[in-house]
Amino acid sequence: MQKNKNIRLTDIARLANVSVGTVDRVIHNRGRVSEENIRRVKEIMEQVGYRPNLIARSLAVKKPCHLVALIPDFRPGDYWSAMEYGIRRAEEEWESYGVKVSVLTFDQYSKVSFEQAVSRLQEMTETVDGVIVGTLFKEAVIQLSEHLDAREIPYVYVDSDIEEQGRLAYYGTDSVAGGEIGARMLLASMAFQGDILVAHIQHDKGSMSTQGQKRYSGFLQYLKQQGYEVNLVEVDLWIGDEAHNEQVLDEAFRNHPGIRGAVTFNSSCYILGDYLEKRQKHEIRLVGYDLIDPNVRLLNEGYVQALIAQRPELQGYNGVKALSRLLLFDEKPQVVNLLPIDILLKENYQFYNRVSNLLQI
Amino acid sequence: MQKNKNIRLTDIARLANVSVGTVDRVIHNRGRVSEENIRRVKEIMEQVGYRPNLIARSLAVKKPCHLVALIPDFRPGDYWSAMEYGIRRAEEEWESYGVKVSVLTFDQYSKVSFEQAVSRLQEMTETVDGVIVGTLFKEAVIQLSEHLDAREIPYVYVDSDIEEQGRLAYYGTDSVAGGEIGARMLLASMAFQGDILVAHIQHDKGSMSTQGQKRYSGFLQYLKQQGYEVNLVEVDLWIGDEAHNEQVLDEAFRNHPGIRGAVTFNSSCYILGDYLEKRQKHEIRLVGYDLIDPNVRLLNEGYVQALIAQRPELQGYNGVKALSRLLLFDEKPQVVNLLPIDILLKENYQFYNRVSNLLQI
DNA sequence: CTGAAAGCGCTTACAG
DNA sequence: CTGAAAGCGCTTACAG
Repeated sequence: MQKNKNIRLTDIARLANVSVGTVDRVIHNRGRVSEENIRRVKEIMEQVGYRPNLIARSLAVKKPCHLVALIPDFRPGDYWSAMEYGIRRAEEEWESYGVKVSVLTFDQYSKVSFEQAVSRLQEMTETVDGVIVGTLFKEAVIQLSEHLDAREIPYVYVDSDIEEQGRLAYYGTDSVAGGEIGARMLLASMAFQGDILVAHIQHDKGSMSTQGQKRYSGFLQYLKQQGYEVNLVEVDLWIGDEAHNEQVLDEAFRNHPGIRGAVTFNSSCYILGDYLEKRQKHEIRLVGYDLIDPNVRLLNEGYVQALIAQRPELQGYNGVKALSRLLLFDEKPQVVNLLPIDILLKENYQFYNRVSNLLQI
Repeated sequence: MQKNKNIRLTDIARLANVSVGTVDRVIHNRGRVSEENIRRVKEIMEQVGYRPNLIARSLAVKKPCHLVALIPDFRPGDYWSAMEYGIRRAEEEWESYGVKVSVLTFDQYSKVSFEQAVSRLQEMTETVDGVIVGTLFKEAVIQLSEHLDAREIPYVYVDSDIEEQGRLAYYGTDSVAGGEIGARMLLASMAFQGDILVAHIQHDKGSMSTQGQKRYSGFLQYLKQQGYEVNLVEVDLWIGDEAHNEQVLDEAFRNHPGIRGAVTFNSSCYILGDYLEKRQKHEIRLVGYDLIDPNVRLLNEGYVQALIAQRPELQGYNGVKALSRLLLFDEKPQVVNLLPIDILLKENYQFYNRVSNLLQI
């Protein structure tokens, strides 16, 4: 009812006997104001508890805000598709503020492909005001970061953190803890009996993703901490090369009959799960990562005991939000943001999805 | 760069050869426009894919938006405190839009207290534009709902749903499923051996909360489905009356030496857990609900095996957001919104908190 | 039924 | 260093 319940910029201008322009300059430290006036305006803002109306601000500013997301290509229902979903949700919400997001994708198993995406980013004709980057290839991401630092373009990491870089923020899990929790669930379901098959699933042999490496170290750490003496049988599987995978797995299980558990450190645990199903190896306990369709099917049918899940949609959503708020309102987010590591079992997975994790209206 | 990249209301007014006033009337169905003009304006909006600028809209509207949240009183670290946290976070975000939230609390164990809070709500001098209500007392909530329906004040349910009411939306878990998952975790940790103590913790004897009742039915349903023949030992505990509780529990364990598991269907499983700790009953497996400080301590020390958690902060946050978007932008949310039911173990609880679940910047 | 004008609370040139 | 004025895209009386 009261008209001027909350004080406006105009009000404090009047109180300070200056123009709104001057107040604006003080608020944004644009300089060109006398010491005297700076002091007085600041004092009054303090006194009356002035809080700028961000709505009005953003309407007046109207600077375009073009973000680019550099993430692996995706198909419906997979991990990176959920990330994109979150990005698009945030884009919608910030559309009125002039936020626009371009998604540039690469092959998550190919460093070269990532570097090509970086080139595309650098060659964009539109100006780029902020970048969201999936940190699969550590070295290459660091190079990109340095490039962005030099141009003063803010960027956000998602998926896995790389410390000591100038990222505006990181949204994702503590990957090492993710590995520990995977180990915890696997050991519990194996009742601490038997050996473990560790499958590395990839294209470029030998180059595990940043996240995969950290999870593996967390996994080993937990085994050690529990004092669990175990034989780790490591195998390399290749996405899409079923014949190769079957051969490798057959051999592993033949040579190591003590294997009772299996794990893989990226989303593709369904490759192992499908194999177990095909060979009807019901005695092998399997734990994997991420809530993607083929994994969920295996969880539901009992070939996977537990899935350790992140919230990719929240990562993407918050990445866009953080950059938008920085660019539009000059608001800085907390830098390291560790999201929960969800434990999904047959009984509770159905309540987890991109919508429930990101309840936007 | 392009000035008129996105079309404004002004643009479509020009294209339709009418004034902005007319376009506005068409958009909001305010009437007083000729059929001919309605048709033409709509057609053009369609053609050019007009999307209103919500920022500008809300700046122009400036109608105050006063929400009231009716929730149990809370202390730092407990369940309803997280709910309030989410409410306040949303309030902050929507502050510039003129959204204000008053929180009215009541004693969660007293129906009378809830009814008193409802009276306070009805006697408020400020106009109330929307209500968020914690649905602990089903009958009383239904009465309140009818009152609000009659006054056309929109309302949102949190905590537990009551169907067939005119709620704008519900944010919370599927309480029945919550009970099933509790049963699943308890049976697994008991290795399907022994009897179960069911503790009803309350003040008003005999009046379990809506949520508690639903969880209990889900719990029983799971036992049945698993064909688990079990002795359920039911006891009534009273918050704050330690002497009474100890006596009741001592008696129950004495008379039923086969008890190997225990459960309670609200946040207060720490009452049971503290008892188990005091009596050093390490052989009893305990499963409870909600991530509140005393429960977490017991989880960490091994007296509680698992906590089934909801995301109260998200419920409160989304309640405010839904009402705000309805009142300001006339946007309706999905009605039933089932949030995930999180399984918290000693290994992953530390990544769950009001901040990580509600990553706002 | 319709339009012209003022205003929401900020920012942005521009003139001094 | 400072202020007056126009403008962001919409809504809201008001006059016809």
